[in-house]
Amino acid sequence: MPYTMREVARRAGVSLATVSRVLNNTRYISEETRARVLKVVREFNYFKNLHARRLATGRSDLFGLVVSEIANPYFPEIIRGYQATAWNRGFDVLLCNTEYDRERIQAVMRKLRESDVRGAAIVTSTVDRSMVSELTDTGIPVVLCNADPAGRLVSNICIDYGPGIQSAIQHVVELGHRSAAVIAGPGGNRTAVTIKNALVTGLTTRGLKPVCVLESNYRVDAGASAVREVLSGQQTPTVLFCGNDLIAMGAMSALEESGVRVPEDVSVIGIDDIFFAFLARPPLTTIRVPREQLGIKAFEALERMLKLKRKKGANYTLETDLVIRRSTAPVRRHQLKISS
Amino acid sequence: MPYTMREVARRAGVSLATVSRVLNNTRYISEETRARVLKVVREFNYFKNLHARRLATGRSDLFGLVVSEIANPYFPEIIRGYQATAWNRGFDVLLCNTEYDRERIQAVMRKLRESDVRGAAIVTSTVDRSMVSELTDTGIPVVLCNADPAGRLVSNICIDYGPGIQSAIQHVVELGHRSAAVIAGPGGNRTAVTIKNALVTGLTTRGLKPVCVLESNYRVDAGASAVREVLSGQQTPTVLFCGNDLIAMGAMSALEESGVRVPEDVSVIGIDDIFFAFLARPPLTTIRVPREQLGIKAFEALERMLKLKRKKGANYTLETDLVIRRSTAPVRRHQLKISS
DNA sequence: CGATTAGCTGAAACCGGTTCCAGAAAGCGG
DNA sequence: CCGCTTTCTGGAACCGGTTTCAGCTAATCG
Repeated sequence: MPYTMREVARRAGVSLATVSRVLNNTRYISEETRARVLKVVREFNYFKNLHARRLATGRSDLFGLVVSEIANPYFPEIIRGYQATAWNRGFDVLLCNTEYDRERIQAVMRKLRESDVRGAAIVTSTVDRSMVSELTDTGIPVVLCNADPAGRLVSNICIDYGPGIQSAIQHVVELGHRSAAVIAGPGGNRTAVTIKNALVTGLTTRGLKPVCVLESNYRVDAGASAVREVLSGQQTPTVLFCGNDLIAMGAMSALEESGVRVPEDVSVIGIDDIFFAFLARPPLTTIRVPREQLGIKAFEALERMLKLKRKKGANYTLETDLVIRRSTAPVRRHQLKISS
Repeated sequence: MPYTMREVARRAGVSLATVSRVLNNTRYISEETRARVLKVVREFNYFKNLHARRLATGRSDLFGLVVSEIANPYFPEIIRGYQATAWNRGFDVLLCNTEYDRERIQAVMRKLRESDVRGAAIVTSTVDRSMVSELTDTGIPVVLCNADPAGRLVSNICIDYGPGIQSAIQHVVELGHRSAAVIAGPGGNRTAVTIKNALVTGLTTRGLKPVCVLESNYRVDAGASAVREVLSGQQTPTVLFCGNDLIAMGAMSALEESGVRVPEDVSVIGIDDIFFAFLARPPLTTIRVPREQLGIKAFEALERMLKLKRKKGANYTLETDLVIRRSTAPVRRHQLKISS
């Protein structure tokens, strides 16, 4: 039972409206009244009720952020970038996770609408265009990732994997590799498919047509089991491109357990450059995605749409680059023999 | 400009109150009316405004969760446990991060009050008892970690590091280690101090009095620099106890870079069992803290306090245990010689 | 058959703020 | 000294729901 504005007003001997004006720094308040009100506010340790405020103003100072799973190390930097930018501008963030579940996505969209968010950034590919119409239909601007094209009320932040992938391929070519394999992310995932295609065509045009292309989910254990499949194939590749760092780390574990050394026998390259990539053994060579930047840009994209009369969305691009660590090395001289 | 309840009512030819009752499943609504209202609701794709609802009911269906930093891998599982439990009960969670900043903590406390949360779990040691009085003074129940004793409106979840530490010491004794060092967390942190003391006294009573006890922040790089200090000491230990897994992983990197092999030359033990512990090279032996459980328990503790008339808090305990992986091994035979 | 009760619905007060509008007091130019 | 503007304050409507209270109809009971 906190104090209400009414009580503050009564105690300070002024009207409700005056208190509101003092607290919001609206013009036309005498220094004396202001002081008297503020004194009572401090005395009561009074704060405005956010819900009442939101209802009264009709604006919610809330922005939504949708990720698939908090425990996934891809997201923390995005969240931080987004949240920090929002706080700086005086806004709050409503964080939602889909848990990769369809029903849950529905629930999240509803939650965002109910909460009357001003806009929402959806940085997981588990949500596609069709699912956000519930938001845009109500006039809530949305920003997605890797989901061209932009349109009314929907902006798009495109991560351009091209530069990173080109550098990576260049890198392994220079190391003398002639035989590659790809363990991509799940086939149902927009971003994963984009990456896979970029990887395969990139490798092919450089004469490194992959000896095998696998799909996997984004979990570590999946990376491991995919590796076993790769190793059981006809040709064992000398370099392994993985759809993300988690797969790569799982792959490295599995390789090591099979007696294959990284990078002496097989080089491994990941994507994302998650926090733990540099702590992996060996430290992982990976294609860096500027995720904190992504969070910041996502928020700014929403702000921009809100300012525009026509609410027209835009396309933004984020460049990737290659971070060379120690999971890649010159190709080994002799054919790998697996001990089993 | 979403539809309001008023418009739904008008369209369905019923009163405002009736719509509310249909949507809340209150008694005394004829099937026919209910159907008519629901039809309009679907047609309009209508949802209640959460802020209005919260204001009207005076209850906020919101619970706060305060962590220090989202990017810290200690927290994800806690968040997930807490959030999942809250969702299951029909509640929302407001996630706040302190960023280790004093002013920011103030701001967070204020935010929690303004948002009228029903309760708040504070799972970072950067916030101490005195800072939560702002919440408890307003009648908001709070649960803390490792901050005895409980009291009115404040419960406490105590992580009992004892069992885990005992097992860990037992483990290294069995491996033949006779010389240990400790790299603890920051001296200003309740939990870090608790752990350090438990570690030092535990080791001492087993005749393994640490040759050196360092403090460090919880970051990876700090673990690395602490290691250099350990190595430069008179006696180099054969086993290294670290205040958390991040320190341990930083330490392992630094050790390897100095040409010291883990676990052949030095064994390393962490605390927490974060997600990446098993992916470290070598996989990290660590004292597991049941963090998802912690999140769940924290929420339940709040629920319990809210039910009680006297709002009396309680103490809860969470046990730890040892997870043996490959960063610990029998003590080496010969004195380690550092190549530098 | 009249009175009571159960089932259903609407009017209106209320939650805690914001903001429009009007009015009072003070300052100023003519 | 009058009228106009500027500065300051209060009253009241409003945001979008929930909930109390009362009223009306049809069913049940004595």
